[in-house]
Amino acid sequence: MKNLSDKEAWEGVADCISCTLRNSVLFAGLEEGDFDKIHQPIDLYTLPAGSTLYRTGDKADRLYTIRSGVLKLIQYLPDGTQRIVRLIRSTDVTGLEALLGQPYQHDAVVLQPTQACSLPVSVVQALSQTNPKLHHELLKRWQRALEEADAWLTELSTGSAKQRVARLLLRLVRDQATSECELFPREDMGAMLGITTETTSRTIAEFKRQSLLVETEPNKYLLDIRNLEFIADN
Amino acid sequence: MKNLSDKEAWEGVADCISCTLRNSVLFAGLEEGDFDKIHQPIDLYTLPAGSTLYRTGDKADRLYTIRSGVLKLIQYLPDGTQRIVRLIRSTDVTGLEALLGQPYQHDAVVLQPTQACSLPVSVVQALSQTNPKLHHELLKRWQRALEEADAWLTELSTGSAKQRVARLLLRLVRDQATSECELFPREDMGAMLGITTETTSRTIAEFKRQSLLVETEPNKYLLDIRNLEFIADN
DNA sequence: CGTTTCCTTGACATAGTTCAAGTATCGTGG
DNA sequence: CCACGATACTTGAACTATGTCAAGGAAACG
Repeated sequence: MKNLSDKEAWEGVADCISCTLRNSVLFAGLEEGDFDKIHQPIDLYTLPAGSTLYRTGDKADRLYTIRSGVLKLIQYLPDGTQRIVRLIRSTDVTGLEALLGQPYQHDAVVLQPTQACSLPVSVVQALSQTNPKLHHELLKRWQRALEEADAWLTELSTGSAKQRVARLLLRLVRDQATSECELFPREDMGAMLGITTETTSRTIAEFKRQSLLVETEPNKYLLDIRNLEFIADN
Repeated sequence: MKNLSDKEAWEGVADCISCTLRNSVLFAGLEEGDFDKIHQPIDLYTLPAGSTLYRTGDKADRLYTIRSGVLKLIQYLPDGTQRIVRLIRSTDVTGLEALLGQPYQHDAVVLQPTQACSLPVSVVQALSQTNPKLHHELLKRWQRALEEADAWLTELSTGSAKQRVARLLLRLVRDQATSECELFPREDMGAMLGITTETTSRTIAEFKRQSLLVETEPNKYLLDIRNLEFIADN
């Protein structure tokens, strides 16, 4: 009974050895021989926007590496409002808490169509005990998640709405070849920035008017990085 | 050339084996024999409020476990405003990034007089390779920091000023025998909550008037947990 | 083509910021 | 031990950014 709500999304068993992302992914440090030690299949899933990879409190028996797409990690407040605490994108790993036997700490929901590999905890544990590189890679992922969390506090939850939106936009195109990006639903952007849907909408509308955002295709925008940076730091 | 700005705070070499906190601290899982493998001294420091344990960008060659006291981890925005992203308290570990060879990611500044043990990276690395319990403990610490970071986003950077202050106060007495606690400077509380010093002051003043906070000793307050919880969730 | 969902915009209310001044607190040195 | 200066806290008044509520329009979907 997997938690892939919308469709049966199973694509088959992943072939890690010939994975096109192998150099950037969690398993970067593995040797040919290591792959023989994988005794449980690593499944590959394709997930449509809106589907849920896992939920808060679920027993966590797998980690996931993201091949493509974007997920949001959501946490809920007692009153039901939700806050998005992180985005998970290509080459990221999520569900690390599984390694500690803890239940998942977030809802992981797909924002943009996603390909994800599902790694059984036992496999990762076994490999990381014999392979120091993988082990080191895991620590690095943990630290990366932590840096990301800190950055969301300082960059995305501090300052005026304009600053926050600008910083979020800049973040979306960082480490990207082009300054073009697809925007998320306003409600989600609001939940990332700690502002309302309306304020988000107004801010983005204003950015469009000022040509800081130029629509190239439906819902795809080219960013005026220079001027957005000016707003972000101001 | 250590970074302990205010005074020479060195207290001597820690005696881990007879440490009164040994069961709750990072080294909980170590066996007697393991301690023989520690070939560099573990120093014990006593730090007055206001002193700095380490700074952003410093070469990170030690982790620290906190025996008593409170530190703040600070991050700066481009415009110079600072945001406190976490508090470090008794039995917490900070500076984990040292294990990855990264420079420290924050300024760690003492809020309340602190006793800290300084663990050389090489010692922790050596021990964690041979001792799976310590290794597991490290992962748990990383995860704990991450959970803390997420909680700060959802609890302390979301909702009205009143809610945030109430949630911070409740957090300060959680896992404490009494509901009594010492408050931080208003400016710091503001930097934790993403609000101004004035708003913080006003909110706390109001809480006092409503007897949600009752001063027992100078700057020590007893909390009306029940009613603060009501405000926090509302 | 109709229905739903999402986005935008307006008008208004308000919580929070800003600036400024006054008061209390704390540590220091005379 | 008191007086002083520095620092932190409190409070007021005016301003403003953002939230709220409501409605209309656009886009997406079956």
